[in-house]
Amino acid sequence: MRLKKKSGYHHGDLRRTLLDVSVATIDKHGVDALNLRELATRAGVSSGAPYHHFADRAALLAAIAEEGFGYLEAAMIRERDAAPDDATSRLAALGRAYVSFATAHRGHFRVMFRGDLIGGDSPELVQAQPRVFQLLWDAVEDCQRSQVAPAGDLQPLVLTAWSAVHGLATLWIDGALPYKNLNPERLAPIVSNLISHMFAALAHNPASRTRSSRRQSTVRR
Amino acid sequence: MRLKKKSGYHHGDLRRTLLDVSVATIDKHGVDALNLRELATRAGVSSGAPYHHFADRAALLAAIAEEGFGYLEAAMIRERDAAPDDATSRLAALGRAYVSFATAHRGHFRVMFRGDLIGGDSPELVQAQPRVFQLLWDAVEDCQRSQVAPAGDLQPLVLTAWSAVHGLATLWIDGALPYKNLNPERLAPIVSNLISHMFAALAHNPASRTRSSRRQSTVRR
DNA sequence: GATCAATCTAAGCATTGCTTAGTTTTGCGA
DNA sequence: TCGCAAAACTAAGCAATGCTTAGATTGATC
Repeated sequence: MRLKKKSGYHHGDLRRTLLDVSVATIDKHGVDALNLRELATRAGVSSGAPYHHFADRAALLAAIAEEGFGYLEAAMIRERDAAPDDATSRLAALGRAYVSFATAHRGHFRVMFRGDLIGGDSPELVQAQPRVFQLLWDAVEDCQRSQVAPAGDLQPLVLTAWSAVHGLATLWIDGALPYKNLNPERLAPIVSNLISHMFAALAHNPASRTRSSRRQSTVRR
Repeated sequence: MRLKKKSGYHHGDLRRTLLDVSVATIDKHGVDALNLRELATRAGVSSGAPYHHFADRAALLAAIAEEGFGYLEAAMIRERDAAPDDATSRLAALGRAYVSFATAHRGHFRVMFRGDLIGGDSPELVQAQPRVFQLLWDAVEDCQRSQVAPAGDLQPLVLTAWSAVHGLATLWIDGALPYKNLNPERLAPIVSNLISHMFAALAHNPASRTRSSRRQSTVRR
Protein backbone atom coordinates (compact mmCIF):
# COMPACT_ATOMS: atom_id res chain seq x y z
CA MET A 1 0.00 0.00 0.00
CA ARG A 2 2.30 2.71 -1.21
CA LEU A 3 0.64 4.19 -4.25
CA LYS A 4 3.31 6.10 -6.07
CA LYS A 5 3.06 9.46 -7.65
CA LYS A 6 3.03 9.45 -11.40
CA SER A 7 4.71 12.65 -12.55
CA GLY A 8 7.32 14.58 -10.60
CA TYR A 9 5.80 17.45 -8.76
CA HIS A 10 2.09 16.85 -8.67
CA HIS A 11 0.92 13.57 -7.30
CA GLY A 12 -2.20 13.03 -9.32
CA ASP A 13 -4.62 11.80 -6.68
CA LEU A 14 -3.01 12.44 -3.37
CA ARG A 15 -6.24 12.69 -1.44
CA ARG A 16 -7.29 9.21 -2.46
CA THR A 17 -3.84 7.81 -1.75
CA LEU A 18 -3.72 9.37 1.70
CA LEU A 19 -7.05 7.85 2.59
CA ASP A 20 -6.03 4.40 1.35
CA VAL A 21 -2.68 4.35 3.08
CA SER A 22 -4.26 5.65 6.28
CA VAL A 23 -6.94 2.99 6.33
CA ALA A 24 -4.36 0.28 5.76
CA THR A 25 -2.18 1.61 8.57
CA ILE A 26 -5.09 1.91 10.99
CA ASP A 27 -6.22 -1.58 10.11
CA LYS A 28 -2.81 -2.99 10.88
CA HIS A 29 -1.64 -0.90 13.82
CA GLY A 30 -4.55 1.12 15.17
CA VAL A 31 -5.50 4.76 14.97
CA ASP A 32 -2.80 5.99 17.28
CA ALA A 33 -0.12 4.58 15.04
CA LEU A 34 -1.20 6.85 12.21
CA ASN A 35 1.52 9.43 11.76
CA LEU A 36 1.07 12.21 9.23
CA ARG A 37 4.74 12.54 8.40
CA GLU A 38 5.24 8.86 7.75
CA LEU A 39 1.96 8.83 5.88
CA ALA A 40 3.24 11.57 3.60
CA THR A 41 6.49 9.71 3.04
CA ARG A 42 4.64 6.55 2.17
CA ALA A 43 2.52 8.46 -0.30
CA GLY A 44 5.68 9.86 -1.84
CA VAL A 45 5.17 13.51 -0.91
CA SER A 46 6.63 15.95 1.57
CA SER A 47 5.32 16.22 5.09
CA GLY A 48 3.34 19.37 4.42
CA ALA A 49 1.48 18.12 1.38
CA PRO A 50 -1.41 16.37 3.17
CA TYR A 51 -2.51 19.68 4.64
CA HIS A 52 -3.63 20.82 1.23
CA HIS A 53 -6.24 18.06 1.24
CA PHE A 54 -7.17 17.78 4.90
CA ALA A 55 -7.23 20.64 7.36
CA ASP A 56 -5.66 18.48 10.06
CA ARG A 57 -5.42 14.94 11.31
CA ALA A 58 -8.95 15.02 12.66
CA ALA A 59 -10.29 16.01 9.25
CA LEU A 60 -8.48 13.10 7.64
CA LEU A 61 -10.00 10.72 10.16
CA ALA A 62 -13.41 12.30 9.66
CA ALA A 63 -13.14 11.67 5.94
CA ILE A 64 -12.31 8.03 6.63
CA ALA A 65 -15.27 7.75 8.97
CA GLU A 66 -17.59 9.32 6.44
CA GLU A 67 -16.40 6.97 3.76
CA GLY A 68 -16.89 4.08 6.17
CA PHE A 69 -20.48 5.02 6.88
CA GLY A 70 -21.11 5.18 3.16
CA TYR A 71 -19.71 1.71 2.64
CA LEU A 72 -21.61 0.38 5.64
CA GLU A 73 -24.89 1.80 4.45
CA ALA A 74 -24.38 0.35 0.98
CA ALA A 75 -23.48 -3.07 2.37
CA MET A 76 -26.49 -3.12 4.66
CA ILE A 77 -28.87 -2.15 1.87
CA ARG A 78 -27.34 -4.72 -0.44
CA GLU A 79 -27.67 -7.57 2.06
CA ARG A 80 -31.12 -6.55 3.14
CA ASP A 81 -32.44 -6.45 -0.41
CA ALA A 82 -30.86 -9.82 -1.16
CA ALA A 83 -32.54 -11.43 1.84
CA PRO A 84 -35.83 -13.32 1.79
CA ASP A 85 -38.76 -10.97 1.82
CA ASP A 86 -39.83 -11.23 5.41
CA ALA A 87 -39.17 -8.75 8.18
CA THR A 88 -37.11 -11.07 10.34
CA SER A 89 -34.81 -12.18 7.55
CA ARG A 90 -34.23 -8.64 6.48
CA LEU A 91 -33.37 -7.49 9.97
CA ALA A 92 -31.00 -10.41 10.36
CA ALA A 93 -29.38 -9.50 7.05
CA LEU A 94 -28.78 -5.97 8.32
CA GLY A 95 -27.13 -7.35 11.44
CA ARG A 96 -24.90 -9.69 9.47
CA ALA A 97 -23.92 -6.89 7.13
CA TYR A 98 -22.99 -4.72 10.10
CA VAL A 99 -20.68 -7.29 11.65
CA SER A 100 -19.27 -8.38 8.32
CA PHE A 101 -18.44 -4.82 7.44
CA ALA A 102 -16.68 -4.28 10.75
CA THR A 103 -14.47 -7.34 10.40
CA ALA A 104 -13.76 -6.76 6.72
CA HIS A 105 -13.09 -3.02 7.04
CA ARG A 106 -11.39 -2.78 10.37
CA GLY A 107 -9.51 0.34 9.35
CA HIS A 108 -12.70 2.25 8.70
CA PHE A 109 -14.67 0.84 11.60
CA ARG A 110 -11.99 1.75 14.11
CA VAL A 111 -12.53 5.40 13.29
CA MET A 112 -16.23 5.62 12.66
CA PHE A 113 -17.38 5.89 16.25
CA ARG A 114 -14.47 7.80 17.68
CA GLY A 115 -16.23 11.09 18.10
CA ASP A 116 -13.44 12.24 20.37
CA LEU A 117 -10.95 12.03 17.51
CA ILE A 118 -12.88 13.39 14.62
CA GLY A 119 -14.86 16.10 16.38
CA GLY A 120 -18.31 15.83 14.85
CA ASP A 121 -18.22 18.99 12.81
CA SER A 122 -18.32 17.71 9.26
CA PRO A 123 -21.89 18.04 7.99
CA GLU A 124 -21.60 15.00 5.74
CA LEU A 125 -20.47 12.89 8.65
CA VAL A 126 -23.24 14.16 10.87
CA GLN A 127 -25.76 12.94 8.32
CA ALA A 128 -24.10 9.63 7.53
CA GLN A 129 -24.66 7.93 10.85
CA PRO A 130 -28.39 8.62 11.20
CA ARG A 131 -28.95 7.11 7.77
CA VAL A 132 -27.50 3.80 8.91
CA PHE A 133 -29.50 4.05 12.07
CA GLN A 134 -32.65 4.67 10.10
CA LEU A 135 -32.16 1.41 8.19
CA LEU A 136 -32.15 -0.46 11.45
CA TRP A 137 -35.08 1.47 12.84
CA ASP A 138 -37.23 0.77 9.80
CA ALA A 139 -36.38 -2.91 9.84
CA VAL A 140 -37.33 -3.26 13.48
CA GLU A 141 -40.53 -1.37 12.81
CA ASP A 142 -41.31 -3.83 10.04
CA CYS A 143 -40.80 -6.66 12.47
CA GLN A 144 -43.26 -5.05 14.79
CA ARG A 145 -45.79 -4.62 12.00
CA SER A 146 -45.37 -8.26 11.07
CA GLN A 147 -45.88 -9.15 14.71
CA VAL A 148 -42.51 -10.84 15.00
CA ALA A 149 -41.40 -8.20 17.48
CA PRO A 150 -43.23 -7.21 20.64
CA ALA A 151 -45.54 -4.22 20.56
CA GLY A 152 -44.80 -1.11 22.53
CA ASP A 153 -42.03 1.42 22.47
CA LEU A 154 -39.66 0.85 19.57
CA GLN A 155 -36.62 2.44 21.14
CA PRO A 156 -35.55 -0.43 23.44
CA LEU A 157 -35.92 -2.89 20.59
CA VAL A 158 -33.76 -0.90 18.22
CA LEU A 159 -31.27 -0.31 20.97
CA THR A 160 -31.09 -4.00 21.75
CA ALA A 161 -30.52 -5.04 18.16
CA TRP A 162 -27.95 -2.36 17.52
CA SER A 163 -26.13 -3.03 20.77
CA ALA A 164 -25.83 -6.71 20.04
CA VAL A 165 -24.25 -6.32 16.62
CA HIS A 166 -22.16 -3.32 17.61
CA GLY A 167 -20.88 -5.05 20.71
CA LEU A 168 -19.95 -8.16 18.81
CA ALA A 169 -18.15 -6.13 16.18
CA THR A 170 -16.33 -4.03 18.75
CA LEU A 171 -15.22 -6.94 20.89
CA TRP A 172 -13.98 -8.76 17.83
CA ILE A 173 -12.04 -5.79 16.51
CA ASP A 174 -10.50 -5.04 19.89
CA GLY A 175 -9.39 -8.64 20.11
CA ALA A 176 -11.19 -8.95 23.42
CA LEU A 177 -12.96 -12.21 22.68
CA PRO A 178 -11.19 -15.03 24.48
CA TYR A 179 -11.90 -17.53 21.76
CA LYS A 180 -9.09 -18.71 19.58
CA ASN A 181 -11.35 -20.55 17.20
CA LEU A 182 -13.51 -17.58 16.33
CA ASN A 183 -13.05 -16.20 12.84
CA PRO A 184 -15.29 -13.73 11.02
CA GLU A 185 -17.02 -16.54 9.18
CA ARG A 186 -18.23 -18.01 12.44
CA LEU A 187 -19.49 -14.65 13.59
CA ALA A 188 -22.08 -14.24 10.86
CA PRO A 189 -24.28 -17.23 11.75
CA ILE A 190 -24.20 -16.20 15.39
CA VAL A 191 -25.56 -12.81 14.50
CA SER A 192 -28.08 -14.33 12.20
CA ASN A 193 -29.29 -16.74 14.78
CA LEU A 194 -29.45 -14.11 17.46
CA ILE A 195 -31.40 -11.53 15.52
CA SER A 196 -33.67 -14.03 13.84
CA HIS A 197 -35.02 -15.46 17.02
CA MET A 198 -34.64 -12.77 19.58
CA PHE A 199 -37.55 -10.58 18.63
CA ALA A 200 -39.64 -13.45 17.40
CA ALA A 201 -39.33 -15.14 20.73
CA LEU A 202 -39.91 -11.93 22.62
CA ALA A 203 -43.03 -11.26 20.60
CA HIS A 204 -44.71 -14.33 22.03
CA ASN A 205 -43.62 -13.68 25.56
CA PRO A 206 -46.32 -11.64 27.25
CA ALA A 207 -43.93 -10.46 29.96
CA SER A 208 -41.74 -8.65 27.53
CA ARG A 209 -43.64 -5.49 26.77
CA THR A 210 -40.93 -2.96 26.23
CA ARG A 211 -42.49 0.14 27.69
CA SER A 212 -40.49 0.90 30.76
CA SER A 213 -43.59 2.10 32.57
CA ARG A 214 -44.04 -1.01 34.61
CA ARG A 215 -43.88 0.69 37.98
CA GLN A 216 -45.81 -1.16 40.58
CA SER A 217 -49.02 0.55 41.52
CA THR A 218 -48.12 0.38 45.18
CA VAL A 219 -45.18 2.63 44.59
CA ARG A 220 -47.18 5.04 42.54
CA ARG A 221 -48.57 8.02 44.33
CA MET B 1 -9.20 16.76 40.89
CA ARG B 2 -5.82 18.22 41.70
CA LEU B 3 -4.61 16.43 44.81
CA LYS B 4 -1.82 18.51 46.20
CA LYS B 5 1.46 17.35 47.54
CA LYS B 6 1.80 17.59 51.28
CA SER B 7 5.45 18.26 52.00
CA GLY B 8 7.85 20.00 49.70
CA TYR B 9 9.95 17.54 47.78
CA HIS B 10 8.27 14.20 48.10
CA HIS B 11 4.68 13.98 47.09
CA GLY B 12 3.43 11.31 49.42
CA ASP B 13 1.26 9.24 47.13
CA LEU B 14 2.05 10.34 43.64
CA ARG B 15 1.10 7.06 42.00
CA ARG B 16 -2.43 7.21 43.38
CA THR B 17 -2.76 10.87 42.43
CA LEU B 18 -1.58 10.25 38.89
CA LEU B 19 -4.13 7.51 38.44
CA ASP B 20 -6.95 9.63 39.83
CA VAL B 21 -6.15 12.71 37.79
CA SER B 22 -5.72 10.58 34.67
CA VAL B 23 -9.06 8.88 35.06
CA ALA B 24 -10.78 12.22 35.58
CA THR B 25 -9.15 13.66 32.48
CA ILE B 26 -9.98 10.64 30.34
CA ASP B 27 -13.55 10.73 31.58
CA LYS B 28 -13.92 14.35 30.58
CA HIS B 29 -11.88 14.60 27.39
CA GLY B 30 -10.98 11.12 26.18
CA VAL B 31 -7.80 9.10 26.22
CA ASP B 32 -6.05 11.12 23.57
CA ALA B 33 -6.35 14.24 25.64
CA LEU B 34 -4.26 12.71 28.40
CA ASN B 35 -0.94 14.50 28.42
CA LEU B 36 1.80 13.39 30.76
CA ARG B 37 3.31 16.83 31.21
CA GLU B 38 0.04 18.49 32.06
CA LEU B 39 -0.79 15.52 34.25
CA ALA B 40 2.41 16.05 36.19
CA THR B 41 1.69 19.74 36.56
CA ARG B 42 -1.79 19.01 37.85
CA ALA B 43 -0.37 16.59 40.37
CA GLY B 44 2.06 19.26 41.45
CA VAL B 45 5.28 17.60 40.35
CA SER B 46 7.79 18.04 37.56
CA SER B 47 7.31 16.47 34.17
CA GLY B 48 9.76 13.68 34.80
CA ALA B 49 8.32 12.50 38.09
CA PRO B 50 5.62 10.19 36.72
CA TYR B 51 8.27 8.01 35.09
CA HIS B 52 9.35 6.82 38.51
CA HIS B 53 5.94 5.21 38.94
CA PHE B 54 5.03 4.16 35.42
CA ALA B 55 7.47 3.05 32.77
CA ASP B 56 5.64 4.99 30.09
CA ARG B 57 2.22 6.25 29.09
CA ALA B 58 1.10 2.77 28.08
CA ALA B 59 1.97 1.43 31.53
CA LEU B 60 -0.08 4.16 33.15
CA LEU B 61 -3.06 3.29 30.98
CA ALA B 62 -2.55 -0.40 31.69
CA ALA B 63 -2.70 0.31 35.40
CA ILE B 64 -5.95 2.18 34.91
CA ALA B 65 -7.36 -0.70 32.88
CA GLU B 66 -6.35 -3.21 35.51
CA GLU B 67 -7.94 -1.13 38.23
CA GLY B 68 -11.06 -0.87 36.10
CA PHE B 69 -11.37 -4.61 35.67
CA GLY B 70 -11.03 -5.00 39.41
CA TYR B 71 -13.84 -2.53 40.05
CA LEU B 72 -15.98 -4.11 37.36
CA GLU B 73 -15.55 -7.59 38.74
CA ALA B 74 -16.42 -6.39 42.24
CA ALA B 75 -19.50 -4.54 41.02
CA MET B 76 -20.72 -7.54 39.05
CA ILE B 77 -20.27 -9.89 41.97
CA ARG B 78 -22.00 -7.47 44.30
CA GLU B 79 -25.02 -7.03 42.05
CA ARG B 80 -25.26 -10.70 41.26
CA ASP B 81 -25.24 -11.72 44.89
CA ALA B 82 -27.85 -9.11 45.73
CA ALA B 83 -30.19 -10.39 43.04
CA PRO B 84 -33.01 -12.89 43.55
CA ASP B 85 -31.70 -16.41 43.63
CA ASP B 86 -32.63 -17.60 40.19
CA ALA B 87 -30.37 -17.95 37.21
CA THR B 88 -32.11 -15.42 35.03
CA SER B 89 -32.17 -12.70 37.64
CA ARG B 90 -28.52 -13.21 38.38
CA LEU B 91 -27.52 -13.01 34.75
CA ALA B 92 -29.59 -9.87 34.35
CA ALA B 93 -27.89 -8.40 37.41
CA LEU B 94 -24.49 -9.04 35.83
CA GLY B 95 -25.59 -7.27 32.69
CA ARG B 96 -26.90 -4.28 34.58
CA ALA B 97 -23.73 -4.07 36.60
CA TYR B 98 -21.68 -4.09 33.42
CA VAL B 99 -23.54 -1.21 31.84
CA SER B 100 -23.81 0.71 35.07
CA PHE B 101 -20.10 0.43 35.62
CA ALA B 102 -19.38 1.68 32.13
CA THR B 103 -21.54 4.75 32.49
CA ALA B 104 -20.43 5.49 36.03
CA HIS B 105 -16.70 4.92 35.38
CA ARG B 106 -16.27 6.21 31.88
CA GLY B 107 -12.64 7.07 32.49
CA HIS B 108 -11.77 3.49 33.31
CA PHE B 109 -13.98 1.89 30.73
CA ARG B 110 -12.56 3.96 27.90
CA VAL B 111 -9.18 2.37 28.50
CA MET B 112 -10.06 -1.18 29.48
CA PHE B 113 -10.51 -2.59 26.00
CA ARG B 114 -7.96 -0.52 24.15
CA GLY B 115 -5.41 -3.25 23.66
CA ASP B 116 -3.70 -1.12 21.06
CA LEU B 117 -2.85 1.49 23.67
CA ILE B 118 -1.85 -0.55 26.63
CA GLY B 119 -0.06 -3.39 24.89
CA GLY B 120 -1.25 -6.47 26.75
CA ASP B 121 1.97 -7.29 28.53
CA SER B 122 1.08 -6.73 32.15
CA PRO B 123 0.40 -10.12 33.73
CA GLU B 124 -2.17 -8.72 36.16
CA LEU B 125 -4.10 -7.18 33.32
CA VAL B 126 -3.98 -10.36 31.29
CA GLN B 127 -5.65 -12.18 34.14
CA ALA B 128 -8.18 -9.51 35.01
CA GLN B 129 -10.31 -9.73 31.90
CA PRO B 130 -10.85 -13.51 31.88
CA ARG B 131 -12.12 -13.33 35.44
CA VAL B 132 -14.91 -10.99 34.42
CA PHE B 133 -15.62 -13.16 31.44
CA GLN B 134 -15.83 -16.21 33.68
CA LEU B 135 -18.56 -14.58 35.75
CA LEU B 136 -20.64 -14.19 32.66
CA TRP B 137 -19.88 -17.68 31.42
CA ASP B 138 -20.90 -19.28 34.70
CA ALA B 139 -24.12 -17.30 34.86
CA VAL B 140 -25.11 -18.33 31.36
CA GLU B 141 -24.27 -21.91 32.20
CA ASP B 142 -26.54 -21.67 35.21
CA CYS B 143 -29.32 -20.45 32.96
CA GLN B 144 -28.80 -23.44 30.77
CA ARG B 145 -28.91 -25.80 33.75
CA SER B 146 -32.12 -24.17 34.91
CA GLN B 147 -33.48 -24.61 31.40
CA VAL B 148 -34.04 -20.91 30.92
CA ALA B 149 -31.46 -20.87 28.15
CA PRO B 150 -31.40 -23.13 25.12
CA ALA B 151 -29.30 -26.27 25.22
CA GLY B 152 -26.33 -26.72 22.96
CA ASP B 153 -23.07 -24.89 22.56
CA LEU B 154 -22.56 -22.27 25.24
CA GLN B 155 -20.27 -20.02 23.27
CA PRO B 156 -22.88 -18.26 21.10
CA LEU B 157 -25.04 -17.62 24.14
CA VAL B 158 -22.25 -16.05 26.13
CA LEU B 159 -21.19 -14.07 23.12
CA THR B 160 -24.70 -12.78 22.59
CA ALA B 161 -25.14 -11.68 26.17
CA TRP B 162 -21.74 -10.05 26.36
CA SER B 163 -22.12 -8.34 23.01
CA ALA B 164 -25.44 -6.84 23.97
CA VAL B 165 -24.24 -5.23 27.18
CA HIS B 166 -20.85 -4.29 25.78
CA GLY B 167 -22.39 -2.74 22.71
CA LEU B 168 -24.87 -0.74 24.71
CA ALA B 169 -22.13 0.50 27.00
CA THR B 170 -19.82 1.37 24.12
CA LEU B 171 -22.44 3.19 22.10
CA TRP B 172 -23.47 5.15 25.14
CA ILE B 173 -19.94 6.15 26.05
CA ASP B 174 -19.08 7.12 22.50
CA GLY B 175 -22.16 9.31 22.40
CA ALA B 176 -23.34 7.46 19.33
CA LEU B 177 -26.90 6.88 20.46
CA PRO B 178 -29.18 9.32 18.70
CA TYR B 179 -31.51 9.64 21.63
CA LYS B 180 -31.56 12.83 23.58
CA ASN B 181 -33.74 11.45 26.30
CA LEU B 182 -31.54 8.53 27.18
CA ASN B 183 -29.73 8.77 30.48
CA PRO B 184 -27.92 5.99 32.35
CA GLU B 185 -30.93 5.40 34.54
CA ARG B 186 -33.01 4.49 31.53
CA LEU B 187 -30.33 2.14 30.28
CA ALA B 188 -30.50 -0.23 33.21
CA PRO B 189 -34.08 -1.42 32.78
CA ILE B 190 -33.45 -1.95 29.08
CA VAL B 191 -30.57 -4.26 29.86
CA SER B 192 -32.57 -5.98 32.52
CA ASN B 193 -35.48 -6.53 30.25
CA LEU B 194 -33.33 -7.72 27.41
CA ILE B 195 -31.30 -10.24 29.35
CA SER B 196 -34.20 -11.45 31.44
CA HIS B 197 -36.30 -12.49 28.52
CA MET B 198 -33.87 -13.18 25.73
CA PHE B 199 -32.63 -16.56 26.79
CA ALA B 200 -35.85 -17.54 28.45
CA ALA B 201 -37.72 -16.93 25.26
CA LEU B 202 -35.07 -18.62 23.20
CA ALA B 203 -35.19 -21.66 25.42
CA HIS B 204 -38.76 -22.32 24.42
CA ASN B 205 -38.19 -21.73 20.75
CA PRO B 206 -37.30 -25.07 19.20
CA ALA B 207 -35.68 -23.42 16.17
CA SER B 208 -33.02 -21.76 18.22
CA ARG B 209 -30.57 -24.53 18.98
CA THR B 210 -27.29 -22.77 19.10
CA ARG B 211 -24.99 -25.40 17.68
CA SER B 212 -23.87 -23.97 14.42
CA SER B 213 -23.81 -27.43 12.87
CA ARG B 214 -27.12 -27.08 11.16
CA ARG B 215 -25.84 -27.68 7.67
CA GLN B 216 -28.53 -29.08 5.46
CA SER B 217 -28.04 -32.73 4.71
CA THR B 218 -28.30 -32.05 1.00
CA VAL B 219 -25.17 -29.99 1.11
CA ARG B 220 -23.32 -32.48 3.20
CA ARG B 221 -21.09 -34.82 1.33
C1' DG C 1 24.52 9.11 62.64
C1' DA C 2 25.96 7.22 58.04
C1' DT C 3 24.53 5.15 54.02
C1' DC C 4 21.70 3.83 50.37
C1' DA C 5 17.58 3.41 47.84
C1' DA C 6 13.59 5.89 46.48
C1' DT C 7 11.82 10.04 44.85
C1' DC C 8 11.97 14.20 42.57
C1' DT C 9 13.95 18.31 39.57
C1' DA C 10 16.15 20.44 35.64
C1' DA C 11 17.52 20.17 31.23
C1' DG C 12 17.42 18.41 26.89
C1' DC C 13 16.69 15.12 22.75
C1' DA C 14 13.53 13.11 19.24
C1' DT C 15 9.14 12.81 17.27
C1' DT C 16 5.12 14.72 15.46
C1' DG C 17 1.26 18.05 14.31
C1' DC C 18 0.94 22.10 12.02
C1' DT C 19 2.37 26.75 9.90
C1' DT C 20 4.71 29.82 6.75
C1' DA C 21 7.03 31.32 2.74
C1' DG C 22 8.21 30.30 -1.53
C1' DT C 23 8.21 27.04 -5.91
C1' DT C 24 6.10 24.30 -9.61
C1' DT C 25 2.28 22.93 -12.23
C1' DT C 26 -2.32 23.19 -14.06
C1' DG C 27 -6.33 25.28 -15.82
C1' DC C 28 -8.66 28.93 -17.94
C1' DG C 29 -9.97 33.22 -19.92
C1' DA C 30 -8.55 36.80 -23.17
C1' DT D 1 -1.23 31.00 -27.71
C1' DC D 2 -0.18 33.81 -23.95
C1' DG D 3 -0.53 35.20 -19.34
C1' DC D 4 -2.01 34.76 -14.90
C1' DA D 5 -4.47 33.09 -10.95
C1' DA D 6 -5.42 29.06 -8.33
C1' DA D 7 -4.02 24.64 -6.88
C1' DA D 8 -0.50 21.49 -5.40
C1' DC D 9 3.72 20.84 -3.55
C1' DT D 10 8.55 21.60 -1.02
C1' DA D 11 11.58 23.29 2.53
C1' DA D 12 12.16 24.97 6.81
C1' DG D 13 10.88 25.66 11.25
C1' DC D 14 7.89 26.35 15.65
C1' DA D 15 5.47 24.24 19.53
C1' DA D 16 3.87 20.42 22.08
C1' DT D 17 4.80 16.06 24.01
C1' DG D 18 6.94 11.44 25.26
C1' DC D 19 10.89 10.04 27.24
C1' DT D 20 15.95 10.13 28.96
C1' DT D 21 19.85 11.61 31.69
C1' DA D 22 22.39 13.66 35.38
C1' DG D 23 22.11 15.31 39.62
C1' DA D 24 19.67 16.97 44.04
C1' DT D 25 16.72 15.82 48.10
C1' DT D 26 14.46 12.92 51.26
C1' DG D 27 13.37 8.97 54.07
C1' DA D 28 14.44 4.46 55.77
C1' DT D 29 17.51 1.10 57.68
C1' DC D 30 21.29 -0.63 60.18
